[in-house]
Amino acid sequence: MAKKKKEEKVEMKTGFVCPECGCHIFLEDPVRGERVCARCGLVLEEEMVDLSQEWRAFDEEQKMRRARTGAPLTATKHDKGLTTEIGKTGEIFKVAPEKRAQYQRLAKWQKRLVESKDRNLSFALSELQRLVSYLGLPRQVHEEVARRYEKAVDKGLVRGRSMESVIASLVYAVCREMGSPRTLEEIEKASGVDKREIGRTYRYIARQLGMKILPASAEDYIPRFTSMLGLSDKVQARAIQILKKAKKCMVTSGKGPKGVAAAAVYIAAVLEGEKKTQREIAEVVGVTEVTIRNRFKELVEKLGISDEIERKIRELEERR
DNA sequence: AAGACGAAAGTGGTTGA
DNA sequence: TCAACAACTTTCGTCTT
Repeated sequence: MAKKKKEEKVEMKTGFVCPECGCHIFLEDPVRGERVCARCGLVLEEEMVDLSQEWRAFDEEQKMRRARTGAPLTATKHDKGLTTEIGKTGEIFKVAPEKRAQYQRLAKWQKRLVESKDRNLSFALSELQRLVSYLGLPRQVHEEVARRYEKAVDKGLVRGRSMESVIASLVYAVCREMGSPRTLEEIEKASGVDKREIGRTYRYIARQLGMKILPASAEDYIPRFTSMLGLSDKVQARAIQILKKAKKCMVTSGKGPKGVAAAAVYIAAVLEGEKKTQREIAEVVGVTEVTIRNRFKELVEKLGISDEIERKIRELEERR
């Protein structure tokens, strides 16, 4: 019984001072909606609104089910997840008869305004949805692409270009900015848009939207390439370490980042005793073996690790 | 036979006049 | 608009294991 009392009346220290007795400790009674001085019983506030939930939940699932607030606003739905419509059937009879004509005009106009832009947008966003799930992209990327696509539409940049290519190039751009770039080939495969088209659109859109167009860095490709090849974290760390050194020696400038990344992975795999063939790496990275060889040679030369490499290769052959 | 190597010719894109 | 150019690809022959 005493326990129940305590649950009902919560002792609160507030900034208030009781005008009757000078005490500053109050009891809150959520059932009656009162705030009461703990010493003299003066009622300080009546008819307080209880802002807490009136329901209880015992686990996460219940909490989700009982919460009545909706999904957060999102740019990935063409109307940000909210749909407002004038003139749903039935509504019209709540309007005074003399205003009905005006009401219907309003409904018609809203429909036209919203639909012309949004029809385009909702098509584009479902294409984006497809790409995102195909490529397994994080939510952040999804949101950001959606935001920028809307910007592009507002600026009239989509006119004369297919929205698939615009979406694809925005995905390309945002992935790169977020530090986990996809190759043009991957996006080509996922979207069905020619990679040259994606590249061209990318450059155009980037310039028009004032996005900075810094070249993709080889390091950012490493984690994905190593995991696609089933290589360990050690190889990944080693490859990144190699690239950091390489950057200082200016070996990488002007070269395609994919080729440099591929060579670094190759070297790292050899040094960590998890050697892959050049062909295997070329396959997943999307460059030829020749390019890997060229970058490989340059890296080994400039970093002065040819001895180390040769020793390791001989070691690996002996083990067989 | 498989993998690494490299020479030679071809391709697509950038740059500068 | 055109030619020069660098990076990259394709193709192919050679060498090693």
